[in-house]
Parts: sequence; structure tokens; C-alpha cells
Amino acid sequence: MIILLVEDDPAQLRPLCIALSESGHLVDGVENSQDAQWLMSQKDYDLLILDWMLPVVSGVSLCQQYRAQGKIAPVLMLTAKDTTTDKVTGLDAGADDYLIKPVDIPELLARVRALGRRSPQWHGDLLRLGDLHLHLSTLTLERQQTSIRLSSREFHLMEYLMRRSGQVITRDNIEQTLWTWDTEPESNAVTALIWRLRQRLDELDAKSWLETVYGMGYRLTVPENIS
Amino acid sequence: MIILLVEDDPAQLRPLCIALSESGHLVDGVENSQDAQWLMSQKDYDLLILDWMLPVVSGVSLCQQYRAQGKIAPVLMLTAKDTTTDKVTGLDAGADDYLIKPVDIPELLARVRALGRRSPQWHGDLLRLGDLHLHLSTLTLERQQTSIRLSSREFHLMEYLMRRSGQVITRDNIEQTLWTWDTEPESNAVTALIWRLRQRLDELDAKSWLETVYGMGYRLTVPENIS
DNA sequence: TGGGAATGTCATATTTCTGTTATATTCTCC
DNA sequence: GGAGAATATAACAGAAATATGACATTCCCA
Repeated sequence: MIILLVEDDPAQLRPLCIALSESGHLVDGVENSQDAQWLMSQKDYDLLILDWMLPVVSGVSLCQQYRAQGKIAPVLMLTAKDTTTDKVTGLDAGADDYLIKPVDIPELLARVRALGRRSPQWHGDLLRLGDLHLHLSTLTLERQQTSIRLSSREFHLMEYLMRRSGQVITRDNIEQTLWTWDTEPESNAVTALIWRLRQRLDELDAKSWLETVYGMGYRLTVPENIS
Repeated sequence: MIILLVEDDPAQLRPLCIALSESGHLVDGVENSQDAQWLMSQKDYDLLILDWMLPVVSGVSLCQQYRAQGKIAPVLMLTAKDTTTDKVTGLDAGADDYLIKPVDIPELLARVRALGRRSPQWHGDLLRLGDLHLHLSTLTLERQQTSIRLSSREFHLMEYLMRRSGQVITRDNIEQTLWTWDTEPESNAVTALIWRLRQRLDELDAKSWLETVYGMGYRLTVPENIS
């Protein structure tokens, strides 16, 4: 998943970032709400993890702003204490889950998995779309007895597209989402990546699943003849 | 949609224009109320976005003038502060919605979507006319199992005509509306565009929907035999 | 540290879009 | 019915978007 993590204490931020990355997610970890606001509005995340207490703009406000933008990705709040009033406030702001600080990493990962499961196509360790299966832990894509390994980039793109299958995804969108803001590509990296993914899909006779919408972007869909 | 955006600060105008264009709208962004008045009276917009504070003629006055012309497109005001009296004044002037400056772009886009939804033919992501469906996010037009992609220009024209179905639309009207004043075509671009759209409609057996009213313009209607 | 995979970059095709020109057709009104 | 205007059709061409493939660099693991 593509995750935004906001936590003002670097000592806490770092290990969380590492843990999430190691579980196969793409994480943007930022320490202040200004950066968070910018990223929130620019990128298309699968999950937000917000510290409740943040200088300047609190996590609750961030969550409210995010929801005001009409975005629906789940939001997980990190609260210092377990008070009911906090919980209610957070719910009103549009949060989906809570975690008491200090954060227990395995529990965080469990919650993240649980929230990720809300994607309709999720089954166990894999994302499904038609008869395509994407195994999250092994980065393999399989269809009818054949399975192939994707590179990291290819995998993240595929996951991103699968979670949004049917929608048209802008090339800008992909660029902003798959590349961290400090490493944005300057040329046609996106085109090249799409091309590589297509070659992989071709190995599974699924090239037609990923179509170009000229002037708009790309779309991953299940062809008519597939269940 | 065809949108008129008036904001005297170029630094604010620019990003808004870009954001709206990227969401698939046609935007005329101007910096002063004189240009706005001219465009307002000439072109046929789907939405007006007016800054409250403008030199010479304020946004509120612009809104009043616009309404005095009997035009009904929704108006979204950008106000510096969130005061009730402003809100009342604006409502009296005929505004439909408000946004506090500085403008949060995603929120603006959400409001714009909401206002666009007021068109009677609006359903979810698509405009409907008879059994014709125009998908805004994919620029596809479909009818009875068949769907075809429109080019950007074709799409905007189709949207324009659908939102005004039954009315006769001048060729001048189309020219003024679909082309920004600084890029007006010098030849029969409009005719060519109409022709191309007709070819597309023909693929859906709907060529007869778009009729020529000789000496007047064009009109898109639902044929008798269709519900 | 070396080698291979992964990935960004460049140069070059290919496709699609769209304004233009040139020519044909249709319409209105006398 | 015919003149002249309005509209339609068809082909062309430059521009923009996307695809392709070769190449260079980076990254990671043995």
C-alpha cells in the first residue's frame, strides 16, 4: 500500500517507517503537518497514519481536511491516551481506527493489514482481479498456473492499479504516488514502467487488461470474456 | 464543464486554472472584472468562480450582474473571511456556494463537482440523455452495449450540447465557448468538430440526434422513438 | 567487490488529435 | 430553377501524446 505517516518525533517516526517499508509498503514519513497537508492533497494514498498531537495543525484537523477533500482512504490515529472523548472526536473527524502510544509495531502492522483488507479485491495475502492474483508477500503475479515475479516498482504499480481497477489513473498520479517527492523522475520513467508492466502482463496473456486512455492515463480492467 | 474563474492575484489564479483544467474542465481565468464582464455576457458558462474582493467591480456585483442577465449557472464565491454577513450578502446576490481563502485546491474541486451535479441530466459520473451515456471520467460515450472514446474536443462539445439538449446552439456560441478567446480558430474548425462528433454518433446509430438548424446552429435532441 | 537485475534516461518511432485548406453539397429565397 | 450563402465532406499536416528499444546508471546480493 501507499501510506502517509505523520509523526513529529523523529525517534518514533523512523522505526515505524522501516517496519512498514519492510512489510512491502511504500511509505512517506513526514514530521510536520505542513508537509502532510501538501502530500495529502497531492498524492493518492491507500492509508493515512496520523499522530493525534502535532504542532500547529493537529492530526484530527488533518483528518478533517482530508475528508473535506472527499477522499476515502482509511485513517488510523495514534493517540497518547485512551479516552472516550478523544475517540468520539476522532470518529467525528472521520478516523477509522486507533492505536495507543507508544506504538506496538506488530500491532500496528496488524491494524494496517486489517485496514488494507477493506479494498474489495482483497483475499488473504493476495489481491484479486478477475483471474489475476497478485501475491503481496512474494511480489508474484499469477494467472492460470503461470506465475511471474514482478520487480518492486512493477509490483507497486500493479497493486496501485488493482486497488483502483476500472478507474482511469493519470500518469501524473502514478508519478506522484510511486516516487517519493525527493526522487521524482525527469523523463519518461512512468511510460517505461508501464511498458515493462505490460511486457509482464503479456507473459500471462493479459496485455489487454491494461489499456491506455489517450490524453487521460491508464486503466486496468477485467476484459469482457473473463468472469 | 466550462468555467469562468475571476481572481485578481495571478499567483492564486494560475494554480487554480491548472487544477481545474487537469480535472477535465475548460477554464477561462481572468484577473479583472472588465474581462470578466465581457466574457460573462458573451460565453455560456456552466459555472462561475468569483473572488469576493476585486478592484473596481467586486465579485458580489459581478454575481448580481450575471443574475440580472437571467443566467442560471451556479456561482461559487471565494471569500477572505468567514463572516455571516458576507454569506448573507452573497446569497442575496445569487451565489450558490462559498469557499474561504486561501483556497484548498482539493476542496475546491470537490465543491465544483458538487455544483456540476446540479445539471438535471447528471447521474453519478455520467451525463444522460435518453439512452446515451457520457462518462466524464473516461471521455466515453455509450449506448446499448457499445461504447466509444471521444477526443477531448469532441467530449467537451458533447458535454456542452447535452447540458443544453433541446436548445439550439449557435455555431458562434460553440466557437466562443470551446475555444479560449486567445486561441480562436480562423476557419471552419467548428464545422469540422461537429462533423467528427457526428461520425462518432454514427458509430452508435445516433447520427440523427444531432440536427442542423439551418441558419441558426445545431441542436441535440432525443428522437421520438426513444424513451 | 563483482555481476546481474532493476530502473532511470535518451533517441527515435508510432499513434492520435485537431486546425486548416480545398472542394462538394444543401438550403433559402428571389 | 438558379444564385449565393451556409453547411458538409475529405484529405493533409503539424503538434502533442504515447510507445519502443537501446543504453547508462544504480542498487543489491552473493
